[in-house]
Amino acid sequence: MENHDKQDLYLVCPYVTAQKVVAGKWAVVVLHHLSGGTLRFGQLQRLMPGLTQATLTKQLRALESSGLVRRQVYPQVPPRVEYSLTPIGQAFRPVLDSIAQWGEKYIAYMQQR
Amino acid sequence: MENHDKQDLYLVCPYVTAQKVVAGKWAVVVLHHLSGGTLRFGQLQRLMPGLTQATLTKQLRALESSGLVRRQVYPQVPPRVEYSLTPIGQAFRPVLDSIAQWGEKYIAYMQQR
DNA sequence: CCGAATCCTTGAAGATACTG
DNA sequence: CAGTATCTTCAAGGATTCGG
Repeated sequence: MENHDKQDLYLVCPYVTAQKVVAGKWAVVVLHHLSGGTLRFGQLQRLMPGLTQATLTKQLRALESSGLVRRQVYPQVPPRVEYSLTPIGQAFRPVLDSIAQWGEKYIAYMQQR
Repeated sequence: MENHDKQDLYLVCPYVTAQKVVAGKWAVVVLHHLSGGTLRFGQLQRLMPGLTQATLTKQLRALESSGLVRRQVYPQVPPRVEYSLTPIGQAFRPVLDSIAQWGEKYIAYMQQR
């Protein structure tokens, strides 16, 4: 997910770019929760039962390296790590909102069949 | 991608729902192109060099079974197959728009570093 | 022209166990 | 508390070939 030559459309087509960033299965859910404000690792985990620590860590690292999430470590015992959205991560909120709206519509539409 | 029990959040959390529908690597790009109007298979393919026939077919079938895309076959020789957005597929346009806007922002942001 | 049918490779996702 | 470190699995993505 790091190496991009001229052949792929990363950093050319915005849809491809977004696809890559949000590719992770839990990416949008994480971004949604973080759009409500800074959260600790454990808080995020409790908000999303269904993924393991390892999976959540990987997803957060991916979002961090994409530049959407900031990871702040407080050198304490016990450890304390806080996650929050960067400015470009905050800019993703309109996408989250429209996804939520469409998702509701889609759920309703699917249930009435 | 068909079987959903109560344990996953499909048809519960709109973000998870959207994630599943748009999971395919080319899903949003296809939806984007179709949002401009009906297109034949070959036209779609020409718009997206970089994926093979087989891959495009699979992606289109996935979107069709999700209910976002309609597939219309004209029994001719040579064959003619047209793809278009269903109503719920049309409803996805706001998401596409916000994705495009954010994607542009992200690309600009990444290039200036 | 628009696929279907195979086979293959890759890597994301998760389960599990251990640690500063 | 917030991770690492492995191992396994499973299906998406793609290459290739064939067909109506």
